[in-house]
Amino acid sequence: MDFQKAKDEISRGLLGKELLVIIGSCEVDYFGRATSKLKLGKRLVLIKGDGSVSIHQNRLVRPTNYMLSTKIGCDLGESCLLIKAQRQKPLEFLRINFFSIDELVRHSIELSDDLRLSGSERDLNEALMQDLSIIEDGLKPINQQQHFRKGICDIVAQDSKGSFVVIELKRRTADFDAVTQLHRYVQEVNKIKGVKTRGILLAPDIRKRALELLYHFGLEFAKLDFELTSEGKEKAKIKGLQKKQRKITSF
Amino acid sequence: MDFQKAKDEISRGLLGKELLVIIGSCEVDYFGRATSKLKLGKRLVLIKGDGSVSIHQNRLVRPTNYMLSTKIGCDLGESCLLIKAQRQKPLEFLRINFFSIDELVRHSIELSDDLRLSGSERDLNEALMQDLSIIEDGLKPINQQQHFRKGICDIVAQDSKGSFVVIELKRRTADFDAVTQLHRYVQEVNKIKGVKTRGILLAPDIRKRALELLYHFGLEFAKLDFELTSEGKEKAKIKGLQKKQRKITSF
DNA sequence: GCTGGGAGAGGCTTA
DNA sequence: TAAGCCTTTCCCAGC
Repeated sequence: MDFQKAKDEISRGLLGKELLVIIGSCEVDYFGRATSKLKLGKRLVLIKGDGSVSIHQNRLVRPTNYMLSTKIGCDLGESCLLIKAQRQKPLEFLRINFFSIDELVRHSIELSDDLRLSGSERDLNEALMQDLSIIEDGLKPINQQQHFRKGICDIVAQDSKGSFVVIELKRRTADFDAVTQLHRYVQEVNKIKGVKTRGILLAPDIRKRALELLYHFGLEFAKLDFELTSEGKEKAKIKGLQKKQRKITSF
Repeated sequence: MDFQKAKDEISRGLLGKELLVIIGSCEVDYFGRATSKLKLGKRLVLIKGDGSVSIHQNRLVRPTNYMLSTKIGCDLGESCLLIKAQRQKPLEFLRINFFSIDELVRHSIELSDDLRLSGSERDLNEALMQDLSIIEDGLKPINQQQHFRKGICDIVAQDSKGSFVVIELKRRTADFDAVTQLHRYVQEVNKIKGVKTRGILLAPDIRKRALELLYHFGLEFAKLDFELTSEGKEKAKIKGLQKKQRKITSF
């Protein structure tokens, strides 16, 4: 495709915040949080109405290069078409040098957010809050203020003996991170309430190392099994509960 | 565009592992690790040679929906074109229902990886290894075996007094995670060497809370300033060093 | 295959 | 704005 025509099309697309798709042979240079250079090759460049740019190869979901909310410019070079993108915070530069353009599609699509009905952590959280007894008999929520909501599910409850219980919910296999997070919340509640607090990590699974750390911290793990329904709702159901003695490890 | 023609084009593209771009009005259903439904709307669908599918709206770099390495099928429905993708592990389903197709581009692009020359952590690591004295006088690397390489830079060194020093390098502002990670490595080395070990966190910055935890663990923080060169090389340079007394906090 | 961990993480919500 | 944290994180390198 003729570069002049391409430039006009791209400029029009940028102006109208249209979706732009460019396929062709290009070189790419990025400088900013890191630096990278892509040698001449065929790629797809996607420019969106919000000024985000991404460069795709013919594999993987993630783009090889990208930039968000940029100022984009398009210029004619010597036998090439130059697309420049820049961002201020952090300071970044992206330069795409097209030596041939095979396809150029410009399409007007609303900028509005794609409404996404999704059965996610929120439903799971709500399902749990409705009945904490699936975790443990006599467990009652006493606090779900914003202040305590620091995770997918950060519930402060009270067990049948009156002890405070912090519950951290993870949708996925719990890792080191999840454990330290829960530990932190327990410490927080400890401090605020002034009494020893229990902590329960609720997840489909937990990694070995994470479990060790959990025991070391004197926390508890409960295996959570939840089902997704296609209607965008979630049902939470506890499959089993593991409660072991605290082990002092060398950690 | 005619659905029958679209189906043929898409089928051909899938067969040839070509890059496919489809723009049109569609509904999207996803069921798997979560569930989501996108109502009828104009979107761009990107299908790559490795079987990855992503659905883009006209904003943000990340796709609203996606699926990796899928089995993809394309069928004619009643006044619609259906694209189905499925994955086994984890079990996931993606269904895209096109009610109109505005653009369809099919393009042959090599599946090979895009070679990316990049100034990254590796150079930074190497720069550091060449001269640890920029961190502290008399610091000498004693171990960089794979066994110890658990972070961007996980160097075990020895200071001028003979003490072991674990150095953890972060390119970005260090957070809670970085601190607990370093702590873990220090504990590891402690265990292996049987002696008290120092730990230095090297990063451009550190969050307040993370710094507190670092002090609590008796670790040290050193502010790192590094420069990127456009040639894909990195120069590492220590701007300043903060070393404070260990503070016992209530953490 | 699972696991640990980085990433130019992106993106969202709340203080 | 900065900080904290989730994500269908993705993706890669080790084991």
